[in-house]
Amino acid sequence: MIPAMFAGRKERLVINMMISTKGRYALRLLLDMALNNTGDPVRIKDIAVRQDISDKYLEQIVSILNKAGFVRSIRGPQGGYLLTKNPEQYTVGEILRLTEGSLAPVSCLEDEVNQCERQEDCVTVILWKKLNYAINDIVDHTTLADLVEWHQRKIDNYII
Amino acid sequence: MIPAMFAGRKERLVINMMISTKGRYALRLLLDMALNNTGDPVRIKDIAVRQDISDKYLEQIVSILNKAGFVRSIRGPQGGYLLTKNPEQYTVGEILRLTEGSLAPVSCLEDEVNQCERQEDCVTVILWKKLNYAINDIVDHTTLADLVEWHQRKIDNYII
DNA sequence: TTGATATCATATTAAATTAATATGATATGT
DNA sequence: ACATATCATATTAATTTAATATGATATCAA
Repeated sequence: MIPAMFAGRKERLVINMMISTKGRYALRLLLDMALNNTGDPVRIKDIAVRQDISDKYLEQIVSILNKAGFVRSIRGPQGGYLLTKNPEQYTVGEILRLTEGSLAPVSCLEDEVNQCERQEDCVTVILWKKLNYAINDIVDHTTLADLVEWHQRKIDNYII
Repeated sequence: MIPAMFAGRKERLVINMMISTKGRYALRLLLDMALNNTGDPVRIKDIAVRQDISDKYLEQIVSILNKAGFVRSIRGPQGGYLLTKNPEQYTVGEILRLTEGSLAPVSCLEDEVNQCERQEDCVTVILWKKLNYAINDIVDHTTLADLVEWHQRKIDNYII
């Protein structure tokens, strides 16, 4: 009997615009660093406890941020990580794009490699472009400083 | 030796807001039916050829649309599917939500079951709500008739 | 100089999802 | 009766996700 010929995938696997833990944890990690910024390096272990996230998983994520220059690392005891910029200089868009890979709702919007052959006929792409524009408009105009401010406002509301 | 204790996942798997083939094919299927509407039932086999999609996979997708009442089926020879509404009565939002399951960028926005315990501290949820609103605003104000119109305009541009 | 501490690096894993293919049953018009 | 189409469900390979596991490397402090 001829063995089953499965999974000859025509469509590339979707890159996933939905925000996964990687992107969400990256945001919370940087927000935590901004909120707990005393000038001294912040340890991953402390962030992990405060945010209730696996420290080993956070290490992987902070490694991405480090390589991209979003944070600076100091090794050894009393070491940890420091923000390299002011909170208002980090956009949510660049953080999410770095950790998520892409935010496009369909892969054909990402680059030329992913463009399909039906581009001429395709009208749904107009819809995807609209979604893409709206999503980017929000994430590129929201900064880490906004998250800090929202947090502060929330705390104030509890006190009042 | 104690067997490895892996994958005790705390975070629910992401429902995926990125548009997968299921949602994209559903849109193209309904658009194809709208464009090729002569009053006679449209066969899946013909749509599959025109859209270059596996007919068996399309059957699965049209089955969802059928159960939801978005199309009506006629069995046997000369059978096929018919739209049950006018194109302007189908929003892209309801089509995508039906086939994709959800369009929320994070699962905690979907329903009460998915809400996490850190809701009080969580400020990133403000960001997710903004994204959610923007996405819904677009998909709920785009109808199948819009896709038909965009298609027609594209065809006209080629002729002129 | 010797630890303790923290970052750095990579391998492994279970569960879930995706995008189909496979197989066949059922209804219906000619 | 028979071809044609929908209907229903099982199976599959590839990939992704969300971690855990293991250990190396750098550095401060005693």
